Formats: sequence, C-alpha cells, structure tokens
Amino acid sequence: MLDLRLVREHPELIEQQLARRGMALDLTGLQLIACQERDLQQQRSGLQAEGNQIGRDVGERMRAGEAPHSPAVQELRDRGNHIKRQVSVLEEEEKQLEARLRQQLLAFPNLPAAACPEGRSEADNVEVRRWGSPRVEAGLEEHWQLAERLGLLDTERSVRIAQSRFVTLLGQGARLERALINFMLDLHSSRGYREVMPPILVNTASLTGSGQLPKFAEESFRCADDDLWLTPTAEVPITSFHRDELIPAEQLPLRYAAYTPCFRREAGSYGRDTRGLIRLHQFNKVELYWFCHPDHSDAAHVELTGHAEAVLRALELPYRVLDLCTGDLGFSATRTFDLEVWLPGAGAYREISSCSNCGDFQARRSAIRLKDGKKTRLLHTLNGSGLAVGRTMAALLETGQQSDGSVQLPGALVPYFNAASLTADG
RNA sequence: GGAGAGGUGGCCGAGUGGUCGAAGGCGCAGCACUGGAAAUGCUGUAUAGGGGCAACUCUAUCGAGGGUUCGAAUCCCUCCCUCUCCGCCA
Repeated sequence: MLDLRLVREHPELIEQQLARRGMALDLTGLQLIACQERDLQQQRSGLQAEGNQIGRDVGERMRAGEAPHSPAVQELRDRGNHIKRQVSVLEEEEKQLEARLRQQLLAFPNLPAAACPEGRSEADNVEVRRWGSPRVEAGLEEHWQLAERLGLLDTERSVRIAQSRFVTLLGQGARLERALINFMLDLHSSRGYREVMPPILVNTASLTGSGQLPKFAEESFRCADDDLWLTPTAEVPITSFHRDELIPAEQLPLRYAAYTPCFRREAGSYGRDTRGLIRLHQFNKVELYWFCHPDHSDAAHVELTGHAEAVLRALELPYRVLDLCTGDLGFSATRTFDLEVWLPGAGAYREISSCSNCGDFQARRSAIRLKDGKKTRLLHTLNGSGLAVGRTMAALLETGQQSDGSVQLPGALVPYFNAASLTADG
C-alpha cells in the first residue's frame, strides 16, 4: 500500500513512478479525498476536545456538590449532546472517505525502485548473469515425456481425484520431490534461515496484507463458508506471521524458510503449459523470506537471490538471472530478480524463482514496524522461491537424461534420494 | 459441537460510571552510588493520526463493532479469540 501522506503531499511522485510501470494515472481526485479526510479529522477532533472539556466540567461541578439537574449542568449537558450529534455526522463522512481511500490505495501496486530497469514487458527484462553451460542437443525429451516414461506421475487419475492441472507423484517421482524439499530446507537452514511450516489456509486479512487481495481474488482458491483461502505462496502466511507487530531493530533481520504446497487458480492461462509440472493448480515450493531494516533491504535482496541461486548451483542446473523491468514487476515488488533454469528438452529458460524486495509495501498493509531506539518505522520485506520444487524436478529430469533412458542426478542429491539415478524399473 | 471462565500497555497485573492512557510490579534506557559490577535510589519508558521549526499539543485506542450517558476499561447488545471440562477426532 502507498503512503497516504505521499498521496496528500506529493501525488505527482506516485504518478511518475507508476508511469514507469506503464500506468497512466491522475491522482488529483484521490489527493482531494485524502485532504478532505484530513480536514474532517481535524474538525472532528476539535469538537471532541470541546466535548471532553464539557464532560470534565460536569464531573467537577457534581463533585463540588452541584445538583445533577441544576440549570448550569443542564446547559452543559445540552451542549454535550449537540456536540455529540455533530461529531457523529462528521464521523460518518470521515468513515466513508476513509473506506474510499483505502479501497483505492489497496489497488495501487508498489512503486518500482530507482534501480529497476525501464521497460514495458518481459521482453525488456535485463539479463544480469548466467551460470553453467546449458545442455544443447537435438532429440532430448521434455520433462513430462521423461516423467511419464519413468512412471513418476499420473495425470489422468489426478483428474479423477481433482481436475486437470493437478498431478499425482508416484514412486521415484514422489521420493524425488520429498528429497528436493529436504535438500532445499537443509541448505537454507545451514545459512541461518529459520524453518517454518505455517498454516496454508489463510484468511482475507492475510491475503490483503501481502498484496494478493483485493485485486487478484480470482487467482486464489477460496473456502467460501469460512473466510479462508488456500495460500498461493508461503509469502502470505509468513508476512502475516508478524502482522501488527513492532519488532526491535536488533532482532532484524528475521529470516524464514518455509516449505508449503501452493495453490493457484491460473485463471486466464488455459492452453499454456498443460503438460507436466510447470503450471499446476497445486505445487510445492520452498520459500525464503526476510523481514529487514529498510536501510539494508537492497543488500538483503542480493543476498537472498544468492541463496536461491545456491540451490541451482548445488544441483548443477544452469540458469540465468533477470532484472525485471518496471513493466514486468509484480504487484507488491519494488525490484525483482527472476531466476530462469535451463530446460534442455524444451530448449528454453523457464522461471524457477522470483526474488523480490517489497520495500515497505507489505509492511504498511500488514502493519509490521521496527523499533529503533525511540523511533518506529515500517520495515522491509523480501521473498524469493528457493525453489519451486516441481520445476526443479522438471529441470533435473531434462538435464540429467541419458541415452539409455535413465536420468542421472547431481551428487548433492544422492544422500537425500539414496540413489544416483532414476531408472525405468526403479 | 455442549457447558463454564476470561480477553487491560513489551510482559505480569490492579481497576464496576467522572480528574484513567490507565496503580503496582517485571523488563528496558538514562543518571547517582562503585575501582568496576551487583544491590539500591532517582528519572524516563505504548501505538496510530492531526497541528507545530521545536518544546509541545489535540484526537483515538483497555479483543472488534455498535449502543446508553454531559462523561465508559467499567453498564447493555453483537461478533471474534483464548483457556478449562465434556463430546468427537489424525
């Protein structure tokens, strides 16, 4: 959420920054509402101050022994009543303005960071670096072909259980998924992340706090009877873990690593990536999350991205890093580095992690502040996949495929999977 | 799901209509004492929003929302949550 003060005092700054995202906005209307709201508040609190004084006066007279219905007291009462009516009128107006303001503010995305490259779409994202040598050969299988042949998953029966875009992992496939989750969590724990396993049904306030609501309601599955939603990412429960908290500066940064299933409706993506593990309604993800001091969030962002990269390196999966341009930035992010893993079968880089600095955007929505001496200020939140587990499996399958039909696994995974390869009779 | 109890500041805990943003304690910070520390003493220590260069000041907040009243932490209504017992259950 954007700072209301900024809306009042420098709406042109917001217009400029959101223009970088490709949004043409005129905030004069909103600014007007914001100022009206402030003026109403001033009027109202002035009246309330007067009312409070009357209350004190009456109390004093009564204590002095004056009769409760003496003319003087009665007059004070009348004035008190009059003020009360005025206040309630102002309050009603104020509430309406506040609701309108909030509704509009919640719909604005975060402002891009100064360093964020300019651009209109993903075509303008800037490649920052590459790691590893991508395997480029003709005749390689795609991961869903490999997975089907090796019996790692069952798509058809999953439709019977749920619907399309769900998958059931089986045998080696299920074990590999489990091995990957453990491998990733161990790696992050060893770097100081605190492991968390949060609720994956979350309430509306949580989804609003991290930015998925109100704008992206159609992206999440909802349990209508309970004000609960299935989490689209662990970012949601982790943000809310500290919602409405005031955290001593010396405790920062707080760093969490969470494995959770994630649920997305993928509305509007019909026909895309319908086979295999790339785009599912339910998928597993290990998420990295930082709550940090605003002065350190840029450095933290680089560090967090490095931690996600470390997983790819340990698994010997070539990848590239993109600095997302202003036009491709997610709603809550002020800057994002995407990691794209090389899929030799598909012959393309595919997103496997998105590492974002959200600045104070989620912290303001979720009221998460830090206390630095006497000062309180909003802290910064960062998140990144470390990594999307299904996509990691896809990359491992395509990268490790052998001419004999088996799949060779990287050495780092052997202790977790208890075998060095996947085979047709495994 | 049924019955009962309860939700007060960073924490514990007092407070059943007026001067209560709230006693007391703990914690924390500063000062004094000390060679240094402990102990002790003194002082300070909530959040949000508004106004002011600032000192400061106004408003709101005692789970949430509404009501009664000149005045509500305190009375009334609704909701949420927590705890205990019973039931059910991985």
